[in-house]
Amino acid sequence: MRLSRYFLPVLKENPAEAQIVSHRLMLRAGMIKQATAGIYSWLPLGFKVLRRLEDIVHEEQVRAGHIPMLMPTLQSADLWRESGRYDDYGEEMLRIKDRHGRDMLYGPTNEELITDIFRAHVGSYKDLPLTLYHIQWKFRDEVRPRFGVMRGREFFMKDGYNFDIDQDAAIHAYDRHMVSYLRTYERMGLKAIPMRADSGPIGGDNTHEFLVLAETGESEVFYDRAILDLTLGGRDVDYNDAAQCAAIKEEWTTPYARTDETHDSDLFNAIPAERRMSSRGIEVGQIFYFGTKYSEPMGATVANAEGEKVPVHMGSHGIGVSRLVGAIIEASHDDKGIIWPEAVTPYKVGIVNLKQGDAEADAACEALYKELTAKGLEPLYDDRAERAGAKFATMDLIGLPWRITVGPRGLKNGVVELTSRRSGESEELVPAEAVARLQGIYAGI
RNA sequence: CGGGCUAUAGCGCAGUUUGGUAGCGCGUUCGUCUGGGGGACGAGAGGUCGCAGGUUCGAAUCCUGCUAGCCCGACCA
Repeated sequence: MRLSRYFLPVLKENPAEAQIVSHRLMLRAGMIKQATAGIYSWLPLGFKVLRRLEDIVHEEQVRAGHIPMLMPTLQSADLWRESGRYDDYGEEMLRIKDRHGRDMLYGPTNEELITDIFRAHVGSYKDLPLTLYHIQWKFRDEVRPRFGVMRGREFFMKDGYNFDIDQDAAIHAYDRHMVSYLRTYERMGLKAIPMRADSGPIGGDNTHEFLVLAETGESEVFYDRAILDLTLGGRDVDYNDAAQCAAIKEEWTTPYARTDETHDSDLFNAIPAERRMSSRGIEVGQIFYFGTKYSEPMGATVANAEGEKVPVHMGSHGIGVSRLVGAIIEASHDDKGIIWPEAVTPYKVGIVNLKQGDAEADAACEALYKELTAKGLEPLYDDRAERAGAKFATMDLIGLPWRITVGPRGLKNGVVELTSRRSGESEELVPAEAVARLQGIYAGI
């Protein structure tokens, strides 16, 4: 993309409405624009990141054997009356009437809808296990939306639902989600810690929240430092192997890690003092096993091997995709702007032409642009007639992890500069080497 | 929902106390110079002063009502 042809309304000054760093940076980098309290338009750059995260979530869900679908945003109140949650959910549910006066709602979650789909079409244990998920906009009418997309009213979320014949099978599904979520966050360049959680209004006993450590997090968290050293790395996971999934869950849930809701100071103080950590965290996902809480009242049953109808065991699992955009920025920025991890960056590399209009600089940039594009290293080429400082400032703000700087000075020696946004370190390379270097960097991502 | 605050050009703000028909910085447009970290000079464009009503010869400014947004708290993927 050529910046002169793009839509990137960056702001030089901090908007008054934004208090926390990710909100400020998303506004300044031209990623979002507030439509009304807690509701945002996603401008091209922000949309690109959002889509990128969505893609990663999809890939990891499919890898775990889960099946994508799409349910609507608007739902009929009838199903929610069946589950009993129409009254329980309270003011956070946005309730609407259609022209016939029928009660509708903008879905804050989809347990009822998915259960309705399940009971209509699945009748036998032979159809299990089944895990369906979708990534869709949700709405919760927060009393006080804030922090930009981190706590908006409208948000984009992956929610998945597993259906299993018994508790053991459902726990396997729970563990599978645990592992797939760990992989998902790791791919995004995030350290997200599973913490024992409170089940809240959704209900159920077995639940973990995934938290990204950040000063601006809404929850206070306590954990054993040992958990920070855990990594899935390139581990080959067989999601059908219940024992392997359980072992990984065990590995990640053995070190103490809890939010203030479930914190137990006796257990915490049993950890060696030097490993006792407390900080703040942003919740970016949660997994639940809730048994037959919905299947029983809503009659979602299957015939077991003996021919008896039994309610299915279910769980639900969510990843806050739009919130993750903010969380990643909270965890990865400096005073100049955002620093995108390679896996989620909107463009893989920025090209800065230091002297737009200079025949050699222009030609070198054009050649690089074509070459990078051909190699799938999607570049953002700043071809505006701006001065160097302005171009650097824009690149730093929007946070592309790599920058190639092209100017007459370097071109005299046939070189361009490849700079890491994170470390600030630069290297002078001939253009072909710079491209090769980037290919290497992005090869495994 | 309790408490506090704000609303003036695309963004950040001054002007409101003491009423006289709106200003600064950034951005933006044009031109010239410049060209390795938000450059300089010159010339422009851009505002129903959140909305409605009232007081007044006259309202951004005073009064009443409303709306929207922000902050703290409670709450929360």
